[in-house]
Amino acid sequence: MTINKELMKGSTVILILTLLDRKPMYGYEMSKEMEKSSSGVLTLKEGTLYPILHTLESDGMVESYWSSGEGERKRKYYQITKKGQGLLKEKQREWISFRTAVDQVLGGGPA
Amino acid sequence: MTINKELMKGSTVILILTLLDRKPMYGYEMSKEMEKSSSGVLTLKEGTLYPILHTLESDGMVESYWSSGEGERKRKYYQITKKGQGLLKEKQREWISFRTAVDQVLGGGPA
DNA sequence: TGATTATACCTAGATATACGATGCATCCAC
DNA sequence: GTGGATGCATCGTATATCTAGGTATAATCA
Repeated sequence: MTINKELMKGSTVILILTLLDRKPMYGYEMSKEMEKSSSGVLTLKEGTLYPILHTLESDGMVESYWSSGEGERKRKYYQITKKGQGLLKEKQREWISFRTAVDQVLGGGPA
Repeated sequence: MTINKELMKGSTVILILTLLDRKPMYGYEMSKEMEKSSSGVLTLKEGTLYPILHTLESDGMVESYWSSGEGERKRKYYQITKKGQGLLKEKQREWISFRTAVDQVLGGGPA
């Protein structure tokens, strides 16, 4: 089951920051992890992911470095910064507020 | 408090249909009611609302009629159709699924 | 009476965002 | 050595929403 993509808008950033708040990850990994973490409901396409990562990096929300493990294939890891954690907290509050409001309207019942 | 507008995308249709599922309403009324129903968190701008209503109408999800009360100002009322109620049910399921998935990712904790 | 405000409808253009398509390179299994 | 999975990335397109504006009527108040 895949969600109407429009619903995803506005929530991708918080989802990405949440993944990175657990541990540094590389893009491809994040894409797979998102699907796993959400039981296959949410997908994070690469065409969506990379532009957002680059924006977050230029805004100082995440930092990146290339992996240097010997014999390993090169991977670009992203990790969240202090500033990014602040943004995450803010977005978490926003999500709760939004979710609550929608549920409130949906559950309002006949007037 | 106003929500990041991007979060709204994808959920406006379900919110509009929900309001109309309670009773027929006119545009301006819906705009005000949305704010009230969500405790001021969600706003439904007219520039957003009317195009959506027109689309829903041409898709047979809602029907409209002009009010004819004597001495009353003219208002265009919208009411939900059977087909619209079907769409609403579908979108409700979708919302639950989406909300659950996001909460699941956010609440995942450190890996 | 005249001016201001709230109500009530609507459209056009700008903007934002996600996705599909695509490209390139590396690594592993057969 | 070929194919498929991995891994990074960009570009064009589609679509939803907002800002800003336009029109008109009713109510309120000086």
